[in-house]
Amino acid sequence: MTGRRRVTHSLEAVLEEAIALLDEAGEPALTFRALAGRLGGGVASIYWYVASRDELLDRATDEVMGRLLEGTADLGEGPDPVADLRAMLLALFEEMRRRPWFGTYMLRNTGLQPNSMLMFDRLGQQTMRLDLTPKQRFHAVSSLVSYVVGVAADMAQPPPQEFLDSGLEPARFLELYADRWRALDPERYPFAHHVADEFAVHDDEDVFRSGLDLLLAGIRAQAGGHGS
Amino acid sequence: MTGRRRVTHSLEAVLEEAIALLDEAGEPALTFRALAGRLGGGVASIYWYVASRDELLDRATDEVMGRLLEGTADLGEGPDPVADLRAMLLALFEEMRRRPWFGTYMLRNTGLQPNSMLMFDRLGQQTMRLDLTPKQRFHAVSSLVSYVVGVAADMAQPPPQEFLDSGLEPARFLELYADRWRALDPERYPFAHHVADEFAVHDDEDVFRSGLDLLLAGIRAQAGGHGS
DNA sequence: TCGAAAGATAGAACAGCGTTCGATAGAGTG
DNA sequence: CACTCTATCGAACGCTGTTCTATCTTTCGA
Repeated sequence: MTGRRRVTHSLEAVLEEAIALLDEAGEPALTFRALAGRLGGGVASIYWYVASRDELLDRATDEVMGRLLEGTADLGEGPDPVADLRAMLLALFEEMRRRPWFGTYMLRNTGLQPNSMLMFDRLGQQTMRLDLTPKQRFHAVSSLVSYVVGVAADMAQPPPQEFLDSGLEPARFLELYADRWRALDPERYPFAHHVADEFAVHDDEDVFRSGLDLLLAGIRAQAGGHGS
Repeated sequence: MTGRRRVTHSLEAVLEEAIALLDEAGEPALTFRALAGRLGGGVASIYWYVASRDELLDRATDEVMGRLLEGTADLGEGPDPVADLRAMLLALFEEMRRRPWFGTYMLRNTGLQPNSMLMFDRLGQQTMRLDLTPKQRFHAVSSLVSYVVGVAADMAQPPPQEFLDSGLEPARFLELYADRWRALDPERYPFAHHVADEFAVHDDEDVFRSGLDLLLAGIRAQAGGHGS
């Protein structure tokens, strides 16, 4: 009848709380002490389930990737493999937007991430429905993944401190950033001036989709342009 | 005539030594204490030149980017803007291969990196020679940069510990990695099996070039396919 | 030539981090 | 009851970025 002096954990609970921590305050916020505090236990207990912080991050990202795979399990049976590829990668983008920390650690193929490997494979399976050589397929998927990761890294950048301080809404802050481009020397930075207006109103998803469609168009052309 | 009790530094010397440290042992090796040791002085002295570790990394990357810009200053005047774009991005890739730490911190547009902005602009200037809308140009450059960054993030991954321990040469280790793909369940990972042979002999630069050419082909098509 | 101010260096300490060690509580089993 | 195995946790270690404060060195005007 004496109240529990000790807390009991589980790998699931640890990952759950780790993901929550990452979602709330980003990757640097995931510390063993913060996590232990949330779990109501001691720091060293976490090491029973996980060998290091790196492994914790690996397992957390793979957990998220697993959920994403479940949520998009229906994709991959459409008539147009390129359209399926597009849908999968857009889902990946959406998740990265929801969880900026996810993108950065996604590609760490440490062997401890079976679900990341599975996502890679599912993308590849779509290219197997296209008239390409194995080499072309490998290059295509690698390029798509690299592109996604690059966008992810971009979006994972925390907003600068001045933004957090200003309390401005994102759109307004973007405008302010564009002004900074317009203030640059036009001789040295002609392109910055040329696209400042565009930059001021751009939408991340638009930009992502446009690059993605460039890649997919190239892949489709390689495959002989079958399909729409 | 009394020997100097104090060491004198300079921002140049600090960055020089920081870059050397990064080159030799990667990003985690850049600590204030290691840097101070190399400079033969105290830790706190570095803070006279740099406000934080982040700023140090920013300045180091920007320094490298500056040298890269100098080294490729001749690019941008060729007859084919797409070919110039390609050459610039290949130079960027080469630098990332030489300095894995460079890629990861390249895109941090913190405002403290004028040379990164200049590189961005020089890429954009090439698109201004193409028949595109400003929006298309902005998207094109953004996509290209994202792609480069994604590849960079991939290559910045340190080789796993087992590789360092094994003492195997890279090619042999790649083969060993491919074997691991081949050991996966063929039902679940058909693509991994399909491209395992390709993966075993792949060259990073090949893969990079192939994705890059997909993007550039798409951009050229948007511009109406002028040029070769 | 002096002295004050400015520029630059550095020792020591602080808080926080990942990680390890050793002790120990609790559950299951004979 | 005692023994064993799993799981938990307090305390410490070494490392990190960062700050505080003292002090040396140079500059420059009076």
